[in-house]
Amino acid sequence: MKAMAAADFKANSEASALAERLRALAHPTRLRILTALGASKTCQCGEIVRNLPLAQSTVSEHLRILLEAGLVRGETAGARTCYCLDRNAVRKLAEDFDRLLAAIGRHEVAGGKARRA
Amino acid sequence: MKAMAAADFKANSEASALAERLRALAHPTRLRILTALGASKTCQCGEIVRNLPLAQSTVSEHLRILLEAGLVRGETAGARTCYCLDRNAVRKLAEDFDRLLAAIGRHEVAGGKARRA
DNA sequence: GTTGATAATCGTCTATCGACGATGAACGAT
DNA sequence: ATCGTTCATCGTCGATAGACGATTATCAAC
Repeated sequence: MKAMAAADFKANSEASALAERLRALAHPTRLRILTALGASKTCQCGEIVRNLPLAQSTVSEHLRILLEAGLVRGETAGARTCYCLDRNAVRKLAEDFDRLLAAIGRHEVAGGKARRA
Repeated sequence: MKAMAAADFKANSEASALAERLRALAHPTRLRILTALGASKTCQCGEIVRNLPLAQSTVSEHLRILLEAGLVRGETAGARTCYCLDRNAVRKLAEDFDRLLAAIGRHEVAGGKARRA
């Protein structure tokens, strides 16, 4: 698992990869969409649109961003598209994020593992 | 701990608060700065600047964003400012993030707790 | 084949981001 | 009192984000 924190400081690619996925999450609307997708069978895009004070095109755009971030999968069946959460991707993001925060805060928790890994 | 996911779908303020802090993290440079701050006694701004291919003003701006997000604290002593990680804030962010992801993915892990809380 | 519904895409507009150089403020050293 | 250092702030610039309406494509229903 990498080496030292000093090395992490130099490693740009790793930080970029994580930052990119975080950026997909860092928007209230997208957080709400993810929550909605995780909560129900609400795979329909229109259903999401109906629950948000946003235009259809705007929601579609947010869904595209979540798609490109790999957090959501979409199956287009005819005119309608069914979106669903990629739970593996969400879990992987959670793990990577935890690992980063553990690396950042590892001086407090003492050991080399920290939190949950 | 709130109520149902359907309620979360409606709750904008909560999503906004988390999204705001995530946005502070969602930049490769800021991730690197945080890593550097967590790794060493590198509280000096100039030290960070010297390790990044960016102008001093740019780094200062990133530090300001991290400050406003509450992830970093800065003590100005004379001409130089000593930045250090707010480890409590980092941990709190990690917890909130975990809680969100648990809420999103709770259908897979069965129960109502999930992950680690 | 029309019509209606759904959703992606396009073009546009504004606001914000990210980077920079220049400047200014605060301090230590001489 | 004057430098040199350190850092924040300001103004500028180009690029991107986010929202919207309009348009287009695909399909079901009729």
